Amino acid sequence: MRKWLDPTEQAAWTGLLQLTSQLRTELNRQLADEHAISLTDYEVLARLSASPRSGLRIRDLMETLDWEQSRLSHHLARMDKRGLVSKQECDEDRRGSFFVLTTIGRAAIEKAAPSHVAHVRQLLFDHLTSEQVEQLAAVTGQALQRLDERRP
Amino acid sequence: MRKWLDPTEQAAWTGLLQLTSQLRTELNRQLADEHAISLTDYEVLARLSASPRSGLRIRDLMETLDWEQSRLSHHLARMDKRGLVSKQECDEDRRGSFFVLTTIGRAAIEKAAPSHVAHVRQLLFDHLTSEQVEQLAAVTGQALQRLDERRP
DNA sequence: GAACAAACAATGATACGTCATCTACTCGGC
DNA sequence: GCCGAGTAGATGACGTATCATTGTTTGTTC
Repeated sequence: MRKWLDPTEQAAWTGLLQLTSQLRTELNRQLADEHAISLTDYEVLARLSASPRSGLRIRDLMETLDWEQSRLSHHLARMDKRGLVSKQECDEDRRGSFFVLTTIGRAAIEKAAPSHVAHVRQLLFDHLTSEQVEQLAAVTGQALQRLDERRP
Repeated sequence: MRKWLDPTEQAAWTGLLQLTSQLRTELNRQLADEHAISLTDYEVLARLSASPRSGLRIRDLMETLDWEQSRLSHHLARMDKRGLVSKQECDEDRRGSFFVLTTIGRAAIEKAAPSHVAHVRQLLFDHLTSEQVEQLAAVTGQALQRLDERRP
């Protein structure tokens, strides 16, 4: 068992962390400046808008976003306060809560999406070959699958 | 110009974000449970311990960590309060502050490092071929370089 | 050497994330 | 029907991240 990471592993590790961090920071700023929402707001709004009734239960959002329940609960409360989403009673299960896009929330995601995607391209994909994109998808997918297998 | 990401790009994008997020979460928990420090604490302590005098200026830490100045200032203040680092006057520049590892801080990083590295291996590198590690290093390195070139 | 712009860092306000805990509801067995 | 175990979500406390602003000190220009 080697003690520390070899240079390539080290480069991969810090590269992974730094790249993601820089991309998140940059995209956050862009969304905040141009659309007054955060990257996490965007992610929530995107899932809601892609869902059949423009709304989802916290439980379902938790899975697709892979967030902690508490984080989601707090975040949705803040988004509700800002008028982006609206909390509804959940018919099938009275414990549940069902969050739907408001008109404002829908307008926000529809306005933000094109420029957001453009930024993602401009910051990342425009600099990579399609082979590299495939490698990235394969490596991250495989690693995530292994991580999932560890879960009880 | 395509409007949204194609499936491979989408997989690469969400893979990148989710993988990093899950790794950070898991490593955070392990460090908190086993060594009562966070991943960000670890990163700071690691830079300090690798530096010549076991200490660095905020300015220098900012560059190697790629953090905002304010974040670093707040974080170092909290670490100081916990006794992990100690703030010193900076001789060369009276505006500056120079943070050094305390005995406690040094003990913490030395105790944490081996198990932390083991966890990084166990969570990520053990599941990848050396070719995949090289791809990851190459892709992230290239993307980061392009991002740097955009900066004023 | 005085004036002023730029660099270094600290601070307060606010938003965010996590943990532990709490309440309300559902479901399965009896 | 009732009870206990488990599930859904909310909440308070605390640590963390970002922004805007401020206080110093440095360096440059005249």
